[in-house]
Amino acid sequence: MDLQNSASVYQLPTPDQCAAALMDTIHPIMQFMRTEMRSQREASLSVPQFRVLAFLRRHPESSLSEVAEHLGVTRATASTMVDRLVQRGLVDRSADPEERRHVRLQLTQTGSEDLERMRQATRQKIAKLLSDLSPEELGFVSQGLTCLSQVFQDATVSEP
Amino acid sequence: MDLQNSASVYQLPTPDQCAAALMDTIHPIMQFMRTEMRSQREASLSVPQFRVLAFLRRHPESSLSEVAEHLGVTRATASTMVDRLVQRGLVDRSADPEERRHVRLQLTQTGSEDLERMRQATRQKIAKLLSDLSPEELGFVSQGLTCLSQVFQDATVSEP
DNA sequence: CACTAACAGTTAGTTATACTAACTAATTAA
DNA sequence: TTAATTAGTTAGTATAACTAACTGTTAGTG
Repeated sequence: MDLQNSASVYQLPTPDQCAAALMDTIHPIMQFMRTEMRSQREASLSVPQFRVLAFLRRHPESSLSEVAEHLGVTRATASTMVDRLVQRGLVDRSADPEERRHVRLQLTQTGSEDLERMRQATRQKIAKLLSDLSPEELGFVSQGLTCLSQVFQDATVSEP
Repeated sequence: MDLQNSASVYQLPTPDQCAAALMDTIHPIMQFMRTEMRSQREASLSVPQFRVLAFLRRHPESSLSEVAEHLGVTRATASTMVDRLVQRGLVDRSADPEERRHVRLQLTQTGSEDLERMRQATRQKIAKLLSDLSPEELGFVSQGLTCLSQVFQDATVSEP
């Protein structure tokens, strides 16, 4: 088959082997991202904080519950996290006049800028590491990630 | 090229694109693993706890500093974490008679069993998700992970 | 219409992770 | 032998996460 030609001799992996590889590989990647985000001079963010801001960038005017659901945490946790971001001036929290139970969350100017700086800095650091790979290897990474992305999309939410 | 044949029409990605994909994809995966490990009936473990046990499985008789370095945390953090695992009866901590500054850490019987149960349960849950993929897709995942593993191996440790 | 359900958000209290700083004890180097 | 380095612990702080208990707000039902 083409697959074996294009990547030298290569034994097709079982789902179990892939799972094991994933469990081993994911930690150093997380570690790297965490360290990068924490080490930014100004605007150091934790990974969860980054995720809140990134979600609000893609979904402006979100409610707290929407943030909580996306992060996979309780509303209590999201509330506290958002509170810190509001205090740091990165997020604006206001009452929704339509549904007064809801709060409307959106990035402030600062929040938007800090997020973008962080996103680019982290992406570039990772990209620099990845530039050691050959074009073919980059292709594998890209396609592998696409598959994983599909598989894990809504995997966690499913169980009640 | 073979690459384009074997995966239909596919534009080669830049390192930057791969980095962006990685940043997006890694969170749902982590989420899933965290939820799985936390939801085990008996022997619920956090991800960091799991990593400590997994390291001690591969490196018995390790010192605290070795654990700390592998996890990428300070000795203070490692000390506290190990302390909890000792209290839970999963890890045995004893003085090293050779070097009396060191402590010798190793899994207890319970720790070893709990770890193995957790490893297999989590791996199977992930494998089940991955079994939706075609053999070719599994190949991409596997090879992509291999590349990422190489790249991120010692990426974090480097900076002083 | 009133009363109850359900929903959204917050607060309090607890546990775990992680940090720095300050400390003790042990080993190595000057 | 004193000084410096190394290993580990402890104290104090911040963040993240949970459950449980609470206040409002909206929707449903008799």
